[in-house]
Amino acid sequence: MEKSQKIIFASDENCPVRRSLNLLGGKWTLLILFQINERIIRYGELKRAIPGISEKMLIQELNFLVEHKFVSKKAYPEIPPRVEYSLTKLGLKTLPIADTLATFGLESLT
Amino acid sequence: MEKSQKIIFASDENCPVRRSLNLLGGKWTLLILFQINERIIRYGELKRAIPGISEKMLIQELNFLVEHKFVSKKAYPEIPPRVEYSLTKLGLKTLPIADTLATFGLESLT
DNA sequence: CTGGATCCGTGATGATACTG
DNA sequence: CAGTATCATCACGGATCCAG
Repeated sequence: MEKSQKIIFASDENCPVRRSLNLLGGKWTLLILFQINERIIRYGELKRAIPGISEKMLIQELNFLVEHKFVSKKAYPEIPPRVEYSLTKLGLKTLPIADTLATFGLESLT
Repeated sequence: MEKSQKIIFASDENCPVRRSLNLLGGKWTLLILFQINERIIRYGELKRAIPGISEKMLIQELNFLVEHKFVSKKAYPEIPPRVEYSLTKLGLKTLPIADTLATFGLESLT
C-alpha cells in the first residue's frame, strides 16, 4: 500500500490554525467531511456526492480520516459488500469549518 | 515567470465549499490571511510571522491574493523599499474561516 | 529591503484496469 | 459494491542567483 501521504510537520508547534490545517488542509478533506455531514453514507453514495474525485483519493482520504478518528467505518460482511461511513464526535466538530467555507462561498464569491 | 500554480476548475459548478476551497485551499493561503488579519503589515514582518514558509511561496501567495482582491498592496518608492499588505473587504470576510480553524485547533486537537 | 526568475526533486493527485 | 494496483502527471516548494 502506498504510504500515508499527509505529513505532519513537527515545526507547527502551537499555531492552532496550522494544527488544524495539517489535518484538514488536504484538497478533498473538508469537502468529504462536509458531504458525510450527519448522514450515514455508503461508499458509492459518497463517491457520487463528490463528482471529480478519483477513487484513489476518496479511499485514501477516508482511510486517513478513519485513522485519525474523524470518521467511523462500518463494513457488513455481505455480498455485495456494504460499507457505511459516518462522522465521529470529533468529525462532527469539523462541520463548523466547512459551514464557514460554505457561507463565504455563498456570500462573497461571484 | 512560472505560471500561476493554483488552478480554478470549471467543474466545481455550484458547491460553495468547493468554490471557497479552490481559492483558499492552498497550503499557506488561510494562514497568511490570518496572520495579516486586521493589520497593515510589511513583507518582512509577515515572513517572520510565518516561520517555515519560503520566500517564493510567500510572494507567490501574496501575488495570488492581491490578484484575487483578498489583499491590497501598497509600495512606497523609498530606499530601502517598503511594501505594506493589508486585507481588503473581501479578505476580511475570510477571517471567520481561519477563526473557526483556530477554534477547532484549540478545542479539539491534543 | 522587497522582491523576480530559474532549476529541479519529490510528493500529491489523477486515470484506468483489475479483484473479491 | 467496495476497494487495490499500476502508472503517469502535475503542483508544491526548496535552493539559489539576481535586481531595483
